[in-house]
Amino acid sequence: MTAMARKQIRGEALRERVLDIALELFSKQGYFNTSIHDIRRQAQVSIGAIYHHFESKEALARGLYLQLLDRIDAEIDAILMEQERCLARSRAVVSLLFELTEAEPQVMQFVLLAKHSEYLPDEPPICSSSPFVRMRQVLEEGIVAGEVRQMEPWVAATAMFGGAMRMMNLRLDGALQKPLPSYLDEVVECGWRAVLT
Amino acid sequence: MTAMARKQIRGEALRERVLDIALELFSKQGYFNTSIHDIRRQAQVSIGAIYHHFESKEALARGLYLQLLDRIDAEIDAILMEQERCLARSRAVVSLLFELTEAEPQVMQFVLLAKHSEYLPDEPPICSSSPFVRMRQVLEEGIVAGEVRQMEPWVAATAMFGGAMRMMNLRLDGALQKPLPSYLDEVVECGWRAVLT
DNA sequence: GTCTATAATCCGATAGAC
DNA sequence: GTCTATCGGATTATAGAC
Repeated sequence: MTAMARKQIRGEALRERVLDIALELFSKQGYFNTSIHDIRRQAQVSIGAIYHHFESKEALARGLYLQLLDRIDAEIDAILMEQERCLARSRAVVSLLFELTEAEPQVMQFVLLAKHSEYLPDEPPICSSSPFVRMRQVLEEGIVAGEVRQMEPWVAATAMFGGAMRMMNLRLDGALQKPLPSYLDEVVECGWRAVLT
Repeated sequence: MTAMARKQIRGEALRERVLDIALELFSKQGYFNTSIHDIRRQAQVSIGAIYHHFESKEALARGLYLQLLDRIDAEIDAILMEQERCLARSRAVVSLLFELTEAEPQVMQFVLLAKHSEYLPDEPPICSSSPFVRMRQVLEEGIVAGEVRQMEPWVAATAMFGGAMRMMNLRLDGALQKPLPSYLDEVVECGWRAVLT
């Protein structure tokens, strides 16, 4: 019990602590400006412990990236189960992204805005990841259902969600003073007008 | 004349050659994956020559960034002189961005899509740079003129240009098969519907 | 499983000749 | 102005004790 008494962290808890700190530093400083020693110092663990749980710095970043992407994907999945119509789905997705950006800016910074291809060379581009594919499908199904006018699906998807993503970008860069959800109605209305029949 | 006979490059020509190669490598591999030695090798110049023209690797990247930003700004300036109305201006800007992305993908990759804050920590975020400010002003003036409906200017600008910028992103990531200009009409129509009175 | 110490490598920048 | 050679430092990853 002395180990626990000294508040040392071990096993799975240590692994998750390292992931937490890595997310914080990667999103704040970027992958290349963050050394393994930075993570070691902030997480108060040893280099050896980190390399016991992760094969390499790149594998650590990849694990973090895929885990967070999965989480977002699960939340989008839940929305698609709940909502049937294109407008309601789109609104719920934008709302989710806006809320997440406010609640966990680091997650959005790291997952959606970072240039993963520079440090995860073998990962497919994020636009082909499941959350983005689902978002495009929302629009494609809207076209089939006649809720969205006949148009190139890529254009429909970027028209619906592109403005929202730029707003997230501006918020994370400090350009927007007010929290994103306060813009939700206007942003969704713009996106919907853009694709409406 | 022996130096020229050996096709050695000197002076201003060398400086520009270094900038060219730096753009190519930075945009293809990223800033941190590109070493000064990579640039030296590809440009066939010496380390000493590079450090004679540029104070540091960071200063080299900053010079490149500001130069390309200025160039885009000048082109947007020309559009604003030519066109008076909001729709025509917006269309011309999107057209310019699309053409530029096809003609010089590296420029757009490096200027618009890279995370400059990671290696140019003292530069202001790109959303506060002149081209982006002008693009927002186009929409603000459209609101004043009654061409665009009354709305939050940030939302209007992201609604008009956000979809186009996502399309550029998709094209640079290899997701879109057809060149961007073939989507111009649809993209501009979407943006305009989004903000139309 | 976790630790410390260190190996092996690479990078940005400088020195000094020409 | 341009070159070559090299320094000092930081980084990732490993070795081996506990």
